[in-house]
Amino acid sequence: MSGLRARQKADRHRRIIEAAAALFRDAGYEGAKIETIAAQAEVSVGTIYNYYQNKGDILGAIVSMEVNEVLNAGRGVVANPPANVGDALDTLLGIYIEHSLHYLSKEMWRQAMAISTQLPDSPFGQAYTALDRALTEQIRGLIARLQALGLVRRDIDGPALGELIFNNMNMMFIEFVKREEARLAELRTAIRRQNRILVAAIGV
Amino acid sequence: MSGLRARQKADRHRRIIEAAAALFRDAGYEGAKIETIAAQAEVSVGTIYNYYQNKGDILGAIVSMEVNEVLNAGRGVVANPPANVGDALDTLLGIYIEHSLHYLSKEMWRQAMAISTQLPDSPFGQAYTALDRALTEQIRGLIARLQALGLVRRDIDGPALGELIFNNMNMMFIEFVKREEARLAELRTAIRRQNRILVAAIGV
DNA sequence: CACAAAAACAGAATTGACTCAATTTTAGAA
DNA sequence: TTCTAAAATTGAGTCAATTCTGTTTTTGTG
Repeated sequence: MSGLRARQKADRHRRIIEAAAALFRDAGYEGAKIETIAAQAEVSVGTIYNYYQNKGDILGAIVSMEVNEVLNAGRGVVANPPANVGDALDTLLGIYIEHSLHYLSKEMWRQAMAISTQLPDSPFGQAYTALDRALTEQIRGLIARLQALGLVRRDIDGPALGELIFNNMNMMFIEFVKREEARLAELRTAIRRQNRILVAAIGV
Repeated sequence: MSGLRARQKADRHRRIIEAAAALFRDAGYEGAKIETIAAQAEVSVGTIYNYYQNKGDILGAIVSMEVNEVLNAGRGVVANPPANVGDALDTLLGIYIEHSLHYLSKEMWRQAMAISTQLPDSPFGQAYTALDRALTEQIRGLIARLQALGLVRRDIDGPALGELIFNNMNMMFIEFVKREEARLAELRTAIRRQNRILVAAIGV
């Protein structure tokens, strides 16, 4: 039950993702027709639907790769945070934000977010929720680390704080991708300004 | 340039919205076909598109009504807030949350949110952003009021705080409508828990 | 190697949102 | 009242995602 069939399957998966990623970039998500993706990937339309439940799930696979890279990059910061609450937060969230447009355009993000709320139970919808949770957990991990290091008060509700910080960042990021002219630097500045309130409240 | 034509126009608007609202409720947003809405409203498909740019804008009109009611209800709290920071916030956000499922189902909210990120420049996309901003401003108004009453420290960055509180609530609400089994009471409790951190930090 | 069942594929058919050219209705002037 | 331009309506047609059904390929077995 492996061998040729499995190899072909993996290969087709790869070809579909590569074709879709290229087309989403060039023509935008809406502009990329399934028929075109199929042609580019040298499979039929039906086959694409055999591999992915719908167009959104193809985008979802691409988004997942990107977010996983971001999570990876974040691990380093949590393991070895700057010795200052404000900087520690800024560094971690900075990594998230700066990595966010590497492979995905704002339009792709908008579509991905839209689909994840529209179809929360589709494979991608669930995967996206899991990614959000993983990011939240990473921020919580940082808070816990800072508490252990004696940089954040022990009596602070760490999990609630982590979620609060993530939610705020995420919402700001949503606003950011909605405005094509918004710049990454502005986004970081705005988030830093909001977090300043928290930093003042939670430091020892 | 008024009289009959204007009357018919208003009447058709009303009929379309009523038909759509009923169908969205019964069959869900996706399940409600434009053709069916048209038949129910006794207009043709083309006429619907003469009144609304797309299906999302019809939903948008309904969402706007709901959010405007919420904003109205909130005004009373801002004018006369409970004399305690935690209660004041809880009362205002409580009003938002408790009113939220009056006319709209979770599915309708999901669709509305999805459309507003997917098409931020469509009439509804812009309207939705404006509503979010109005809610943020109302929360900021409450903060300012509490500062004026001496219940919140004057050196707190009020606007940033207001946005932080709104963003967190909004993100929690998004998660809430994504999970069909989530209850309003849980949502309120979770938000209260997060806001407790802020309340402790900003009180005089 | 031959064969039957299972898995995967192909692409034509379906479906539903949205468009557009033709037709009808209204407003206002003569 | 009659006529004409502007405004609005209509519904058949277009387009692209998704589904469906028949065909082909792969696998494991005798």
